[in-house]
Amino acid sequence: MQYWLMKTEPDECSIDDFRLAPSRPLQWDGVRNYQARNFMRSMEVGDQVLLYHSSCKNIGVAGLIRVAKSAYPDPKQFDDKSPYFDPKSTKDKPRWDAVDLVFEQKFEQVISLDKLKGCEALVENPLVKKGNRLSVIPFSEDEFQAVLALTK
DNA sequence: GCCAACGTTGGC
DNA sequence: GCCAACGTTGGC
Repeated sequence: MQYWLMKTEPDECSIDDFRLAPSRPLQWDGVRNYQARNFMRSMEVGDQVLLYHSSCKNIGVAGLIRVAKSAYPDPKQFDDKSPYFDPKSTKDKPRWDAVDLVFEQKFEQVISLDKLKGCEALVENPLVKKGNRLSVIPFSEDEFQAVLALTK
């Protein structure tokens, strides 16, 4: 079992999109950063994922989702109508991967970035470091549990 | 809307 | 391989 945090702009995909389709996994595509992609490739079914809302009114961790399907080639890289189209990607050698994620839990309140920054267990985590742009971040179990504890 | 920080691209 | 230019991320 591994733990992760994934960022999303809630206008694009929010915890409510997952909550409103409780048993239907959603495809997480469009990741176009190699480090984030490599983390996605190491995800396993059942891994727990903290869902972080960025660039919005209420920034922070909004809920919990779970890996329902491990990495497979992101279909959008082949779709020349998609903003995520990558002309350099081929079916033989796809560059980018997607995973499927499914709803687990929506927190009663978003765990604010201020709270996360104040959390001792997270001081070394890239999430709270200035200038961090990584959209898929591995969490240790301790870090994960520390975030869950902030919901109480 | 601003802008610092970062990753990627491409010329050399 | 270097590095300037550029585009994007993301908090404020």
